[in-house]
Formats: sequence, structure tokens, C-alpha cells
Amino acid sequence: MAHPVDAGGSWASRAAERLAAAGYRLGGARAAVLDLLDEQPCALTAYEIEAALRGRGRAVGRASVYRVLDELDELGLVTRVELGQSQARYEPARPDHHHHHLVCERCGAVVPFDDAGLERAIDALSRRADFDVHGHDIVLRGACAACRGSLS
Amino acid sequence: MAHPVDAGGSWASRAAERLAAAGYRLGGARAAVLDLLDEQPCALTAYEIEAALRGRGRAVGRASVYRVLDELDELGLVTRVELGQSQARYEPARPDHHHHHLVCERCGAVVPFDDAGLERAIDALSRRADFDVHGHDIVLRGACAACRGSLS
DNA sequence: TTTTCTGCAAACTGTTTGCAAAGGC
DNA sequence: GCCTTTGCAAACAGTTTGCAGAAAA
Repeated sequence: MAHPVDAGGSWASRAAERLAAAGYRLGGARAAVLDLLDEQPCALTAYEIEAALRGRGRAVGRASVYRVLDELDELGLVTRVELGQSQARYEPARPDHHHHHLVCERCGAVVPFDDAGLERAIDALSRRADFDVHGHDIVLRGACAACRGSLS
Repeated sequence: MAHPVDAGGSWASRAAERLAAAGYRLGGARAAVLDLLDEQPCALTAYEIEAALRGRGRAVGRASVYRVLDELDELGLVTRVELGQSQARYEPARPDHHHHHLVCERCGAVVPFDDAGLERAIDALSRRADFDVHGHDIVLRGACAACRGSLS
């Protein structure tokens, strides 16, 4: 096996399959990005991905990071989110782990959350809207637990 | 009266007052941006603002547009939204006209909407969260009425 | 008349693209 | 061996900043 992209039912292995089915080859850069994303519970920026890969001795060119993320996004394998920090973030799309984000306005921390009531409200609205709704993003802004406590 | 920034209870006049109270002078660029924003029902990009002002013979330097928007955002007079189009949009903050956005993935149209159920769900969640929630953004993605109809 | 504001041009940051070399299949 | 993928460097788009002249108060 040339590249790990671990086995079984992991997100990475499913993503690798779909990439192959779409005619993509599994080169070093793609495999490295898949492996890293597979471990992420929440969204990373392209720069964070690049740095993490370099940090683990699997450096990948910046352009390749962007190219891979773009392909994955197009295939629906990652979710691209913009949290108002002027740079995109990407996270593995796991249908069973749908979530949204809280952004701390003080320290910039990004915290995932999910809420059934919110999803219900969106579903109801989507059915009523004069618009074909394919997806949604929700961002809450405020102060995270740590920053709230440390305020004067 | 040096600059129009119309009278009465308009958003622009309230914004002008708060700017003055914060120690800002009402120069030509600020007045022009206030007047333009006052007419907007939804969010514009900096580029759209610049073009609209030029179009009405009140050209304003790009840097000034950004500077004014930044000040207004800091004072809470405009709302800055990022709709996943890699550029920020700004709209007058009218507490009585709180709304969110639908973005058409086909034509890029931005359509405002509001929904009481959604706001209720967010309020409930905010009260429960381990986070001080100050605000929220919601973006629905899909196909607008026009694009939905014209699909093959 | 003092201090702020404005426009220009240059700098910056995040992202994309062209191209030659390396590498899957 | 053919064709894709990769990394580099240069190009780009949106945004920010420094500075000198224009203009509020």
C-alpha cells in the first residue's frame, strides 16, 4: 500500500474511493490531506492544514492543498465554511455529524455545536421558501467560556 | 447643509449622529456612503458600493469606502456578512429589520429573508450555550426561484 | 487654524494558475 | 509509458496602510 489513508469505514477511505471513482489518482498530496482531515473534529484553514502537514514531516505545497480542498468540496466530501475571519475553513463532510460553529470574537476560537431545534426550524423554513434550499450555514458570535470568564 | 444625509428618523441620520457623537466629522466620503447604504434593503460588497457611488457622480476612493465601512461596523451601524463568496458584504443595521440571506448557487443572487421560528430556536440555544452569544448569521444555499425554473 | 478626512498608490494576505519535473496506474 | 499530480513561482483579487493635500469644525 503506497499511502496509508487508513482502512475500513473511515471518512478518508470513503473519500479516497469516491475520488478514485471520479477518476482522480491518489498522489502524495491528496493522501496527506485526506489523512489529516480525517482526524479533524472541526474546520481548519488551508494554512493550518499546510502547517500541520509540514509539522508531521509530510509537507505539501500550498497550491496542492488548495487544489485538493477544491476537488473535495466539489465532490461534497468536505464542507467549506466562512466564519467571517476572511479566510475559508474546511472540514470533512460527515452526514451523521452535521454541526455549526460558534466563533469567539475575543480569541478567535471556533467551537462546533449542533442543535436539533435549529435544524427543525431550518427544515420547516426550507419547505416553505420560494427557493430550493440545498444547505445552510449558521455562525454564532460571542465570547467563549474561557474569554467570558477572563473578562474584567 | 453641506451634505444631504437626509433628515428625520432615517438610518442615515441616526448613523450620522452616532458618528458625530463618536468624534467623527462628516466628510464627503462618509456622507456619500451613508446615503447610499440608507437606500439598501440588503447587503452590498465594497466594490458594488464604489461602483454605485461613481455611477451617481459621487465617486469615492476605494480606501475610503473600506474605511467608512469599517468604522460603521465598529459602531454597530452596519452588519458585515460573509456569504461564502470570498468577499464581505455590508448592510445598514436596522434592529427592527433583522434578516438573513439566501444565496443562489447558480446565479449568485442574494435574497434576504426572516423567520420567527428560526430566531426562536437561536434564542433558546443561546440561553443554553456555554458561550455568551452576541449575534448570529444564517446563510441558506440553493437555487433561487428564477434559476430553479430555468433548470433543464 | 487645527485636526481629521480623503484619494492615490503601494503593500499585504489569501487564493489561483502556468509550467516543468515527479509519480500513479 | 501515458497521463495525472505536484511544487514552485508568479499572478490575482480583495483589503489595508502610508502619506500629502483637501476640507470639517
